[in-house]
Amino acid sequence: MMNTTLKLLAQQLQLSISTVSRALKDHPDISTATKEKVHALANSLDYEPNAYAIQLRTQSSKIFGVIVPAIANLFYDSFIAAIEEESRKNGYALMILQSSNNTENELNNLKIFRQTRVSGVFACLSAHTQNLEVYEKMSDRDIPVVFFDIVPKDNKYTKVRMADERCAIIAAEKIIERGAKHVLAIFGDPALSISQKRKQAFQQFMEKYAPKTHCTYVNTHSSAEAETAFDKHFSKTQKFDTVFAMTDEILIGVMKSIQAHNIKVPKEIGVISISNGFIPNLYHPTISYVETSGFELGKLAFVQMLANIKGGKTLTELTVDARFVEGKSM
Amino acid sequence: MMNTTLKLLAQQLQLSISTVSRALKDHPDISTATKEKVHALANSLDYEPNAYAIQLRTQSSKIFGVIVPAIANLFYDSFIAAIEEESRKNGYALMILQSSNNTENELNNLKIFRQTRVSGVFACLSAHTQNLEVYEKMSDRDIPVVFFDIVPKDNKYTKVRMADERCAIIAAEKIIERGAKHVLAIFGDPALSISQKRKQAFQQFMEKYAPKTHCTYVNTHSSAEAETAFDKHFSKTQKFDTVFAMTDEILIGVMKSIQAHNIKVPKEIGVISISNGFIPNLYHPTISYVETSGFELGKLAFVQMLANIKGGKTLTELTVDARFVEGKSM
DNA sequence: TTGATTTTTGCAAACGTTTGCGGTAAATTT
DNA sequence: AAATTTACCGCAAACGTTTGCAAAAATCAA
Repeated sequence: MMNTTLKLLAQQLQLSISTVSRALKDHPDISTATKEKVHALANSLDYEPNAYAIQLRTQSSKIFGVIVPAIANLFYDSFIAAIEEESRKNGYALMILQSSNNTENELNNLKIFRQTRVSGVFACLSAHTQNLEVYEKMSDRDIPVVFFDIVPKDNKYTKVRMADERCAIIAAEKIIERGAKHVLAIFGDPALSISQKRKQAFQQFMEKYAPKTHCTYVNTHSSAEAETAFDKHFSKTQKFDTVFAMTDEILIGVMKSIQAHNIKVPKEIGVISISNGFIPNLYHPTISYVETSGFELGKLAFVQMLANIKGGKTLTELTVDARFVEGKSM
Repeated sequence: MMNTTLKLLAQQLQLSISTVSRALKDHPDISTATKEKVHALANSLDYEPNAYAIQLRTQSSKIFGVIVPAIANLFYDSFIAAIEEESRKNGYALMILQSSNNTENELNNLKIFRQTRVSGVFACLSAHTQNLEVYEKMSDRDIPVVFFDIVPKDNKYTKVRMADERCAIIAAEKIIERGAKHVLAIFGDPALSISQKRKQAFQQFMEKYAPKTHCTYVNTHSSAEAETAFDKHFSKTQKFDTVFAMTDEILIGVMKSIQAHNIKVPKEIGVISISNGFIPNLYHPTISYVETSGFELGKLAFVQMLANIKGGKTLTELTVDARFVEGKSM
């Protein structure tokens, strides 16, 4: 079935294409009478403007690109949910591509975005992406990029991220409040800046405010690794009274080991993690955690994007603060 | 900065636009020499075809639309991951919109898809969507629709879904194998056809092949409800030796209660669920489950979509089979 | 009535591609 | 040497919009 176009409407109404076009968007030049006629026919014929023709003519697409390492991730899910909501409100649609933490995919995705002439892109760097040339290329084409979560170090980019250090510090505070004596703190991939930041902040804080507390630091790359790490350290003579998990992944490993050994939480061991909240609430007792809300991050990223689009460049790094959510595990 | 276009390349090379266009796509009419020249310049100038112009000219967009109730859902995540992978391989991109189980959003999303002139849409109906007119509108515009997971009853649509009855039956088989005497079977929202199907299949199978086994059937609407339901039924004099959870949500509630009462799995109670596998593996011991792979469903949906695009209409309902994944909970 | 405004409409170019068709020059055949 | 084929290449229209500018129609002032 043919699509209704301006031309078709114009023919049926014995009007010019331009008049129809203007009538449809309430241009003051057009008389009320014709406007009504045009709208009526457009409705009855189910006219829908061809987005591609519009973009070709106006050079702007009303689509945002989003690059995430993985869609199947609770944190990014909530981030996406947030920008999706905002986008809809503002008449934009979203094109979501995943990099699978692979730099090559990341490049391909960016290419698609350029070809689609997206109005902007929200990008979370792949874990080991170093070369940011591609992103320069986007800026060259006047496509604003807002980095989120995993962001480049360079200050010339617009970025929003969680207050990583604050997260770790809040966790440390709570651990100190609890009067912990022996802490096992498990962090993620040591190559990632997020691991480094959190670990450094945590360690510094503990050393400064609770020098007597004995802390053991471990880095792991996966849930399974975290499980065995916890196993190993816990079974030694040296028992821990508190464990800190830097991510959901780590928490999952830790909890498996805890369940396996039927260790009582919080009596025998206190547990605290950094999370968006889904995983900690899967357990009984529920795990206390420092909340990092992908949702809020998304909202923040969106206002940055809009600012970028409207008022030229805004080169700032914004962080969304963290807060402690009390569970029953401490 | 100006975008490189065919025109620009043509000018610089003193060639016609058509020649450049053909050279770029290896048309046999063009000599190797010119092809090389064109490619060289195109590369150095970072030429990227304008997708909108192409779509306007060719009337095909190389974008698929996807409607899911929620992105933040493990099942849909894996579904999306699958079609994303296939799409990439086939030169398509994905536009993902969520309905939040709200019919109005669903309509809006469809509208965006029509405006974007997507090549096809993958749609999962909102829980209570009854009116399928909008989808007819898509077909009118020759945009194929492949329904997945939650699909319309009418047979004139193309649909792929899990073998819901089979899932339930496989679970029942395993429960019988275990020699269960008292089973608590918890299902989801009784208004949803998926709950009805699974429950009916389960019940019939149990009554036929293990009439002596005593089964208690419960419907719940949330994780919390499942938790209290399990609590209530378990604390009665009548103890259960096996519990069946129809969804991840239900399993989560059940497991919280199990942990709270420190019930030993599988010694005191056997646990089995239907899931895509993430949640069951969060626990120790890992939970046995009947796998419903969103990933496989995605793959299947994609071949259906391609078939639809290439060879006209294929009005079939395909189901992906389920399989049992052995955990340590039975 | 006539000229000057104001209101309403239409013309035509442009956005960047693709593609059928026609054209020229070189290569091949007779 | 003429006729035919082959290898390359360009012209121009079309896709559906938007928009500056000109033109026509209606209204007004004198």
